[in-house]
Amino acid sequence: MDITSIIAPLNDAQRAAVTAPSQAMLILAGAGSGKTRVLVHRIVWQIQVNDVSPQSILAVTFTNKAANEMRGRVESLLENSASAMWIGTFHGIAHRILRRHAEQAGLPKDFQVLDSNDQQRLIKRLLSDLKIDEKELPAKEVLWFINEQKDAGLRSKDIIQSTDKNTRRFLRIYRDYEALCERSGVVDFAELLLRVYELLRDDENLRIQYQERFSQIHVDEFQDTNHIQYAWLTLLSPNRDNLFVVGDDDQAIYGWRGAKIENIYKFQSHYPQHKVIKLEQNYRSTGAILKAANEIIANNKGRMGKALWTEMSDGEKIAVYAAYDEKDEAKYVVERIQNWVEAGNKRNDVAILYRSNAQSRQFEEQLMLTKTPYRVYGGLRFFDRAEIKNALAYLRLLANPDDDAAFDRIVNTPTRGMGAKTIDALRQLANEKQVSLWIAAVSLSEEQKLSARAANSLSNFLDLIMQFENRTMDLSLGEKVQFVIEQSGLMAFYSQDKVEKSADKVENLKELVNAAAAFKYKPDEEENLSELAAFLSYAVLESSEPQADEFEDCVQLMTLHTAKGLEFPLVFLVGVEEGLFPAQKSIYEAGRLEEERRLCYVGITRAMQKLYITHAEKRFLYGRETTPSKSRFLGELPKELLDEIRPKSNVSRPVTARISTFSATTLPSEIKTDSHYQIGQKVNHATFGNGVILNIEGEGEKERALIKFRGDSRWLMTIYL
DNA sequence: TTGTTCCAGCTTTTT
DNA sequence: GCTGGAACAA
Repeated sequence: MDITSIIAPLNDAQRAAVTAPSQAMLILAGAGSGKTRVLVHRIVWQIQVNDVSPQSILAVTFTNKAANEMRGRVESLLENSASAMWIGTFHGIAHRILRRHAEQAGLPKDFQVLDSNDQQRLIKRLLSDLKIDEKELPAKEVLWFINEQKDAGLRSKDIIQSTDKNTRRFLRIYRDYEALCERSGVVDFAELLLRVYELLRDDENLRIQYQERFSQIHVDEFQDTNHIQYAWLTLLSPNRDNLFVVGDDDQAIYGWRGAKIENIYKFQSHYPQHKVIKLEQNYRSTGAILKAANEIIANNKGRMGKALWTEMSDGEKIAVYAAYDEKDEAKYVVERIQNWVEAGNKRNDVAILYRSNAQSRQFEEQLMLTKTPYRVYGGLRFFDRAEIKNALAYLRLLANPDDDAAFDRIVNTPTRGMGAKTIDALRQLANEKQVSLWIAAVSLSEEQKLSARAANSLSNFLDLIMQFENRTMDLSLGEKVQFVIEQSGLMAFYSQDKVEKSADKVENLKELVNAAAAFKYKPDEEENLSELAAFLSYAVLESSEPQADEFEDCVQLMTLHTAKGLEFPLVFLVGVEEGLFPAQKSIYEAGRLEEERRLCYVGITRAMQKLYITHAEKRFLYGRETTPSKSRFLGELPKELLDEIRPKSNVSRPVTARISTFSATTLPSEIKTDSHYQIGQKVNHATFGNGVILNIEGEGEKERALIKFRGDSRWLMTIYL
């Protein structure tokens, strides 16, 4: 057995992890320390050296992208197919298990998966049925509540009745929601996990079957697991000490989504025989970048403790640019990118990272202006587009007419003369009889209680859906999709000129037909699912970001969250200001502030060669002008690592000192200095008290001054002074 | 029933 | 400043 290819590319710590005997293993892997490599090599080690059968391998990740990458890398190291291994996301694996045992899990054979969008629609429907005003109780909040309960493993019946009116209302909706999903034959994302947990908990035979099957369990991004995922893992590996988990407490940035870093500590007490290995050597970044990252994260309390180091030299300092406003910030960044490209580097190697999606606009404008190709991540994904979701809803109804979420979505899309009134009548009947909308529709159209026009529309709709089944029976999946898109009237609807971006939408629908035609269903020996149902699940669960422009060399724009797991030679961390990053809503709670700091750590550690951090002194936010101060995170970076460019006003310096940093040459040209106010002048404001003028712009009635008051500085019209 | 206009609200996101 | 949802008119 030649094991050199598995072992040779590893450092000591990595090798210790990969070759450790089967036991509970916790690998604390710092950013850029080769975490995926360790997982991949561990799996191959188990197979090639310890003769573990590929069927016994389970590897769970959070995203499809990570799962696909892992599978690909295992296959290339193994030089063999990894199809016998279960490598997938938590949700994907749960889905697979439920498909195999749908009946035991109390689900219909062809159950479908609801995405969060559909989930919210159902909740909206419940709220309106219960005559609850959305202004009082937004659907989003209910959605949150329900998911939170499910993530904690709680059904509505498990929650203790409360006297609090609000809690009771939440509970009531939760209960109705469970019933609605039940009769629609659908499960939401959180339900996938909870169902599998309950299935394995309650069915001993099944539990033992899976415990025996998966002799080696690997978990990626362990710090992001939530309560139910952890519980699920412990069911699969009660005490056999075969869990190999990899994570980094410093990169836990999904607390707001229910992830529990505490699972790392829990793991240690739950598996007393566990072994911890820290991967601290970083292969990604220069010394300066790494030192900055270490300094920042050291401000957090209760860390597991890890210090990244590198053999690389310090490299360039971190450039900090104090922009005049958000436009200046974008200009500065794009200029640096142009220089980078002119020096013969690739745009693909550049990332602009921001805290919130709204910040991308300024950069996009500037990039467009300079004709620099770019790509924004995190937009609407293909299967989330309205036209695609509508087409899929018709297909879902074809697969299962009781799917209320699908029914609700397209019963009047394209409009076919059934307005709110008819649909209300349907809902009412469905609620009374506790049946699906479809069944209610059938009986309503038989009863002939509707107006002639509504009755006619309704029966046409019912005929349409029923026809689908007969007329598509012998068609291939691609043909089926094509047929449904045409016959439903969707294609005609989106082809109209008055529809905005009609050409794109038609194109997308055609693309859906292509996707269906190309879809290959490889049934698992124990699943028997119709091809259509399999395609629909795929669309919800596994559709990853379309990589259409993969081949074009373009600048990458994304949020810090999206950037996790990626690396770029040149990184711009932009909008590093109080209120933006850390986000306003996270400032007042220590836990959330620490999560923001971890996010900052993630951002810094994305950079390989050169990192730019920018902040603006003036920024339009929500259509309003603000004068944010620079982020506290900047202050946490050691000065000697920074190269501060155009440091204009600096909050930490005394006011007199900062005024002296202004000179005629650094003042933006639009600033008029010949007003009767002067920079440095002391003023008194009725509301804000005493202050000092830091900056003046505009003239006459439009003259405004940036004034530093006790606390913060703000722009005010001088005529009001 | 359908199309338009107006107004509040606004981190992060995968499955 | 943009978006989605609700209130309006046709």
